[in-house]
Amino acid sequence: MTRKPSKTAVPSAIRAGAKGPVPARSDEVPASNRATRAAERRAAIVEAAMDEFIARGFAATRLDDIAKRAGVAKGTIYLHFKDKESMFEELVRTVIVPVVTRLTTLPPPTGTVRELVETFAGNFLKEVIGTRRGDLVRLIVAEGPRFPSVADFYYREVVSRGIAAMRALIELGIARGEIREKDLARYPQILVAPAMIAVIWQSLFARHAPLDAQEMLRVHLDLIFGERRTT
Amino acid sequence: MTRKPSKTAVPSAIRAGAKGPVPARSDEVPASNRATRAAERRAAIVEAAMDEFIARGFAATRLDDIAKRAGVAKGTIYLHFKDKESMFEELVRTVIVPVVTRLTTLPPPTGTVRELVETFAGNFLKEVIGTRRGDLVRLIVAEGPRFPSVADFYYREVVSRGIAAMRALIELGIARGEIREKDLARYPQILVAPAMIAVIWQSLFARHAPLDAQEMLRVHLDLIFGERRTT
DNA sequence: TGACTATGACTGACCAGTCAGTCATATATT
DNA sequence: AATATATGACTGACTGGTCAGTCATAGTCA
Repeated sequence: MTRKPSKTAVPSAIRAGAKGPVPARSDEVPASNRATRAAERRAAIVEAAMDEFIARGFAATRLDDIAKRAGVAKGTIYLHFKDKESMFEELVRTVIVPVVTRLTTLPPPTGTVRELVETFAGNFLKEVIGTRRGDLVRLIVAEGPRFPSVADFYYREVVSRGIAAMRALIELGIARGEIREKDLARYPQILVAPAMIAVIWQSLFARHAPLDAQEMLRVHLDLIFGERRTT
Repeated sequence: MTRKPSKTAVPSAIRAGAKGPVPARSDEVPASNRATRAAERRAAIVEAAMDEFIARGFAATRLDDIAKRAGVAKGTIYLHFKDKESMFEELVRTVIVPVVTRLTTLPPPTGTVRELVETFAGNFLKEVIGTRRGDLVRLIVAEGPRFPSVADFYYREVVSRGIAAMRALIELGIARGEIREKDLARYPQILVAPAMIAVIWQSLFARHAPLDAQEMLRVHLDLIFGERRTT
C-alpha cells in the first residue's frame, strides 16, 4: 500500500524548493562524505542519549526526546542501534572505554607509591568526579541490576581491572614500607571507596552540602600513607 | 473516630511496619477491626511495592504487579496513596525511619570509641548490607535525582544525621587519643565510605566476586584506629 | 440498614518500534 | 563535463501494546 500522503494539507515533505533539509542541528556542518556524516550522527545520538538517560533513567527516557536532542528523526536511531536496550548498552561501552583507557595509562613509575596514587586520584577527580561521567557511574549503579550485561561489562572492564591495579599499588606500597596496614591489599575497595562516595555525593547531595572531594581524598591518603610532610 | 479519608492516607496506624511479629501465627486472618485490616493492607502494599521498586526501579514498576503481589486490587492502592509518586516517597519514609531509629539507638557509651564504632558497624552490617534495605539505599541513589523530595528527605533524615554522629565519634576518638588523623573529623564520609561501597557491591557484583563486608570493615577500622588483633 | 471499603473492567494518554516514501549523494554513461 | 540512474541514509506518521488512574458496582462491618 502506498503511504498515502494525508487526506488534508500538503504533504509536509514536499515543500517544493525548500532548501534546508535538516535545519534542526545547531552547528551547520556540511559533512563531507556519507561515512563521516553517519559517524557524526551516531556521535550526536550517543551524546543526546547519555544526557537523557542520566537525567531520567532508562525506563523514563523517551526515544523521541533523544532524537529531538540529537537533531535526528526517531527512525534514524534505529539505523544505528537495534533497540532501546542495546542502545543503552552500547552507550555505556562507548563512553566508559575511553575513560578507562585514559585512567589506566599510568604515568612513568617514578617517585613514591603515594605519588602514583595521588596522580591516579587526581586524574579520577578531574575526569570523573562531578562530571557527566560521574553521573554515568551513578546510572550504572542504578540500572545495573536490570541490565546484567551492563553490570557484567562494567565489572569486567572497570571494577576488576581497577581493583587489580589498586592491589598492585598497595602491595608495592607495603613492600616499600610506605603502607603499614598489610591487610589493605586484601580489600583495595577501601582505597577507592571515598572516591566512589564522592561521585555519588556530587550527584545527589552537592546542593545540600558541597563536598571538597580533592581535600577529602588527600585526608584519606594521609590515613593510608601516614601524615604527609607537605610539598 | 472519624477516619479522615482525605486525599492521601494518613500514615498513622502503621505499626505493622515490616515483619510484624505480633499478629497471630499463620496469615489470612481474623481481621479484627477495620482499622487493623486497613493497616495490614497498607503494610502489605508497602512490602510489595518495595520488592517491585527494588527489582525494577520506579518507572518500570507496574501498579498491577504491586497490587497482585500485595494481594489487593489495584484500586485499593489508591485508597492508601495518592499516586505512584507519592507512594514511592511514602514508602521510602516508612521503611527508612525505623532503620535510622534502630541504628541511632546507641549502646551505652561505655568502652572505647573503637568499640562504639564497631557496634555501629556491626548493626549496619546486619541491618543493611546485603539486605533488602541495602537495595533500598541503592534505589535511592538511583532515583534520587528524579525525586528531589526523596533526596532531600534522605539527606536530612539519614545522611546529615549519620555524618554528624560519625563526626562526634571521630572527635571523641581524637580527644581520647584513639585516632591520630585529626583531619578525619572534617570528612566523616571516609569512615562510612567502605560500608556504602559494601552495600553497592552486594547489589551489583556479589555474583562476580563475593565480598566479606565484615572483614573489610575490620581492616578499615584497623586503618583508622591502628592495628589490633581480632577474634 | 447505611456508611464505609474493595474491586477490576475500563479509558485515554503515552511511547517503542516500523516502514513507505523522499532526496542528497555516489556512480555510470554519453 | 554533463546527464542519467542507483543507492541507502533519513524522515515522521502510524500501529499496537502498555499502564496509571478512575469509577460504577459489589461486598463488609458496625
